[in-house]
Amino acid sequence: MAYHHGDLREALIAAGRALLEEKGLTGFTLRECARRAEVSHAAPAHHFKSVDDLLSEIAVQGFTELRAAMASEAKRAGDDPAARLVGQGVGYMAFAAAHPMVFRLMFHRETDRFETEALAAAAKATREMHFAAVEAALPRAPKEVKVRMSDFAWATVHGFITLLLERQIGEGESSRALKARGLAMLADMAETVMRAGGVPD
Amino acid sequence: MAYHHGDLREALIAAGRALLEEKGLTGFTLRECARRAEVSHAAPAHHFKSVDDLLSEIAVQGFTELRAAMASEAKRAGDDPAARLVGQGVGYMAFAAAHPMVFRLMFHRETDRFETEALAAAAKATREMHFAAVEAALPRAPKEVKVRMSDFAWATVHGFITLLLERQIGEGESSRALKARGLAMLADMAETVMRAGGVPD
DNA sequence: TGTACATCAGTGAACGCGCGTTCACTGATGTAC
DNA sequence: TGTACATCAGTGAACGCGCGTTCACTGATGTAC
Repeated sequence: MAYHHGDLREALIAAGRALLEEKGLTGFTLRECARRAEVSHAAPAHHFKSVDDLLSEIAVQGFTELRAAMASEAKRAGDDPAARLVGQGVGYMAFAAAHPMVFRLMFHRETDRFETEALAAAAKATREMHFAAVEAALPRAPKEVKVRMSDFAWATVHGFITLLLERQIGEGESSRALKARGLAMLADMAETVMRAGGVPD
Repeated sequence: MAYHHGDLREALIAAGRALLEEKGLTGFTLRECARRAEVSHAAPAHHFKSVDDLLSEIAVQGFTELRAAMASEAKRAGDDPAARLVGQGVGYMAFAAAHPMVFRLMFHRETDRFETEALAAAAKATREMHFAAVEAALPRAPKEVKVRMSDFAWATVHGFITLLLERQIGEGESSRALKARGLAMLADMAETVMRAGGVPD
């Protein structure tokens, strides 16, 4: 092993994500990240100002991956706006299921411990991506309806995957069955959204 | 002040809740709870086996209050099943908004740190209360549809209030406007649920 | 009502631990000429 | 291609801190008679 690590910064982020998934935020320490990256506990100081700085970076990276997952599934869904909305939801849930603790970290913002400009921007970009998909589905609806439907769609998806990951929903069901139910729920959601655009109100 | 506290157990729970709301789970310590209850740091040992034991008790108490809030608003809503479903949602959101960190704690279960039988039972009782309200709204629907609609309704409510508390939704809106939007969303949700009972499928 | 005694719920000192952060250091790397 | 030197990214020791938990203790409370 070289004296200089090569890319310790990325290695620490990877180690931090693994630690977070195993122990949660309460068990997250800089020293354990260093241990996992096989480096002295003082080394991280050259790359991150503090523990919170590392956590913030992990969350930013998480948002980037979340957007990629949403975009990828929306693309697979083709051109139909309703199908694309469902696709975004599928990508969202897939990311959350694959990285539940990072996902949770990303939406833990009340204590401003690790809030940074970059993190706020990453969250905002994700919100805007979702809103754009709703706008595409409701081109003629007034802004207020778009906002309402956008939040409704997001709440549905976010609530479902959150409750699933916290084991409040789907007790004793196979993951196959749960996926099917997730899709059914996304379809209900999309139907409600589309209806908001069809009715003159 | 008496040498014996009177009801230190309840005082520690109250202090713990306040601490949790201020500092979050990461900042939660038994010694700080003791300090806030104006008692030596060794005193809590006579009432709780460990920090996690206290946290578990706080979560159990939270579920009890959550059910009370849901029942109270459902009662106010009268006899119409759809209105009662909306009422439950109102109570749910009101509790979450009043005690955001306790609410979050209640749904943080992945690390089994403070999972106990009492806590599992408290969560289950809440789920059953919600499911009963959906059953009342869809008396003739097959079980599968009831489950699907129950989870859909819960996900909607849970997701909306969670995103609101994490400041992902409602940026710059007044709390009055947000309450109105929460109600509108509950109405959309109830409409979708009722439709599932009306259509033969 | 009084007394003896058991039990209970506190205290305060002490323990060992892992943490974040700082520091002087040193070996590796990159650059100017 | 060599050499001198600046910069960079690590090391390991040390610091002070607050934590959970344990312990012998003691004052308050409750009970038997």
